[in-house]
Amino acid sequence: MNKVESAISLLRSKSIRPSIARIKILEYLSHTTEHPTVEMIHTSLLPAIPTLSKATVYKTVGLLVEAGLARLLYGEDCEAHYDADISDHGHFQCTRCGKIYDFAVNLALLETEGLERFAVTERNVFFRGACPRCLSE
Amino acid sequence: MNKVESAISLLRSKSIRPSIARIKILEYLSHTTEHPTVEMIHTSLLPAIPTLSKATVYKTVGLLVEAGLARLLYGEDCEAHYDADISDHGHFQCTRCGKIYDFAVNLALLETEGLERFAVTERNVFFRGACPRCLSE
DNA sequence: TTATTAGTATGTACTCATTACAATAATATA
DNA sequence: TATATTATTGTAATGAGTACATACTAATAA
Ligand SMILES: [Mn+2]
Ligand SMILES: [Mn+2]
Ligand SMILES: [Zn+2]
Ligand SMILES: [Zn+2]
Repeated sequence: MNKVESAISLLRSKSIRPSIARIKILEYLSHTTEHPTVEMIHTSLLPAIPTLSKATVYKTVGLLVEAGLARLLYGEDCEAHYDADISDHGHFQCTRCGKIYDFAVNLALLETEGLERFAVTERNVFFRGACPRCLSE
Repeated sequence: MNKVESAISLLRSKSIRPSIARIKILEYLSHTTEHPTVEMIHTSLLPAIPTLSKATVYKTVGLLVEAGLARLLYGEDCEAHYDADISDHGHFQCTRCGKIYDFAVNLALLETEGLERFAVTERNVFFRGACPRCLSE
């Protein structure tokens, strides 16, 4: 199964009609580690889909998050970043360059207390600091 | 040492001149579990300080965060929430009512991989889901 | 005390991400 | 085909946050 088919079947599995915009946006999210913003997604796809509007990007990423095909992160700048990697992993944002990095984290080992009567649907681990690249400058 | 003295000495310890606005804002943050936004802080303190402007609240909470006297959380709505409890603890935001709750978490047990060359200065654990109150409706 | 200065607070205008909405285009169904 | 439904677009509005110039306050010096 190639990239496009994979995106299409993912969308179909969530009963989302696989339009060009949706396929391309999901594909783009699936093949980047950048955790892009709406602005970045729009800019990146505009050459391929010249008619793509930001409104569509906003709507589509909202749809993907709601369907569980992507996750939403808020960075330092209070801008929404999107990530098609929905597996358990932590995020590190560099306070100097703003880049968001993935890291492995064992959430199963995390002991919490006080959430007995809560229905937890989403677990985020978000670290901040300086990345190696910025540290070496 | 009473509330006011405590806020004053906290500010002094960070070389921040304890003006009325700063004392009241820090005090308010220290005695609420609400994780208020700038809007909420401003509304709550306006009766006591009728001349308090939002610009001052923005500036002051920024100052407090920079000094390490408060922490900044981004909720679902991409609005900044402030918390004077700077001890290690996790946050849970209810996706229905928007309320942010504290919970105990043992961050020391959290195993991470891939951050060896990063300088981590801030660790956040952020969960989402439904709170007991919303679940019982 | 008054004058000078630095630090603090205020109001306003602005930026910009996000949302709302109505109009248009595309797609599915009959 | 015609008709209904869904998707996309452009634009206007919203609202959090920032920038900045002005006004105010408090500390220090003369
Ligand atoms: Mn990620
Ligand atoms: Mn808290
Ligand atoms: Zn960096
Ligand atoms: Zn709730």
